[in-house]
Amino acid sequence: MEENAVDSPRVASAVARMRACGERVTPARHAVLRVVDLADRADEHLTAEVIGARVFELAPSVHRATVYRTLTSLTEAGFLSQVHLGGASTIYHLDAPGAAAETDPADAASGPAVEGPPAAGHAHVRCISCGRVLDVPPNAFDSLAARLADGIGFALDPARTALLGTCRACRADTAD
Amino acid sequence: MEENAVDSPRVASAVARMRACGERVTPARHAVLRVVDLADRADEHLTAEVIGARVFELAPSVHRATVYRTLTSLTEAGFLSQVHLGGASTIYHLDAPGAAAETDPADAASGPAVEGPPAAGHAHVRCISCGRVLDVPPNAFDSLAARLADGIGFALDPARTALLGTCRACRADTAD
DNA sequence: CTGCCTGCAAAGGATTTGCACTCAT
DNA sequence: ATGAGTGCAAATCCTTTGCAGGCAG
Repeated sequence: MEENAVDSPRVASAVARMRACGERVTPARHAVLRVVDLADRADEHLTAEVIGARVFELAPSVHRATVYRTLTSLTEAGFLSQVHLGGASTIYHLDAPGAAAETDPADAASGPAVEGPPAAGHAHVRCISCGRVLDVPPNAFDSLAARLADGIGFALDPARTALLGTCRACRADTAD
Repeated sequence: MEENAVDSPRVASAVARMRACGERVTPARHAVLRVVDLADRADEHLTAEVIGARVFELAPSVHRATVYRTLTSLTEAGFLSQVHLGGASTIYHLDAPGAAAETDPADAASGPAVEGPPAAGHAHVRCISCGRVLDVPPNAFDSLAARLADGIGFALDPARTALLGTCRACRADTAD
């Protein structure tokens, strides 16, 4: 009864890892994974609310509340990651294998958590004007991260929050 | 009837500028300015909600709704600036003279709105672990800003949003 | 005096939660 | 079988808004 047939490799991988972790793979969770994966592929950045709406389209039997709970638990379990957009919204990404739980500092004993490269996950900036979210290669933050680490011992996590600014198009508009 | 006696220079300056702009200086607005200024001086970073609470302590006759409205209007008028913390909260700072309205692009006909230097306002980072908000000199973002401007034509505004990460103390804890 | 700002209270919308039930394992 | 995950609906949170009155200018 698994309609995995249409799953992208990413979703399939996430499902497999979930099972391996003892996380249950339910229709609701599956639907959430698919919606988020689809958005990722389309370079869309979806909020919990929108994910809820799409999941509802895809599987009307899945309740909104469940979507919220799923987003929370899958994020905590390391299968999704959330990015805070300046303002109020939070968007979700499907996490690639390899970089899992940073959420649970307790079991971090294997890898370089701070000095090492940010591994997976790109950063984002959002245009104040048009609201569009743009992807930024993580290494763009390297010098800033280094500076913060050096200066105040702060380990920056660039992938977690989007900075604000004005995109090229809107800049042209405003400049007039 | 002005109890300005205890006003810090910053508050006094803001009040003066407000009057000069034709903005009314009411007890409510005055209280908000004082609360925010006090927090600034104490390196505290207050959300609208907390500001509301403090204003209420200071002047119980001022209604919460008024605080929200005041924060909004004074921000738009350029006397306060808001910084989005990753998550959901927004904190407020008392703006120094010199840098005003970027919020209303419509009537921007007098000053350089986009190309100009970010002027006042430092940036922030917030610790995921302890929630503390740390100040960061704006120039720390310079190379990132340059990179974004150069690469995708994006005009970064580092002062508007706080990035997340882990502070030195919490890093020590986690590292164990 | 005029109109901006305020107080009040009620609306608003997104997210969360208690509970009993269902289904994945 | 067993409990994690779910559906439902109500509660909750912060914030916003309509309106009439008050005060700053």
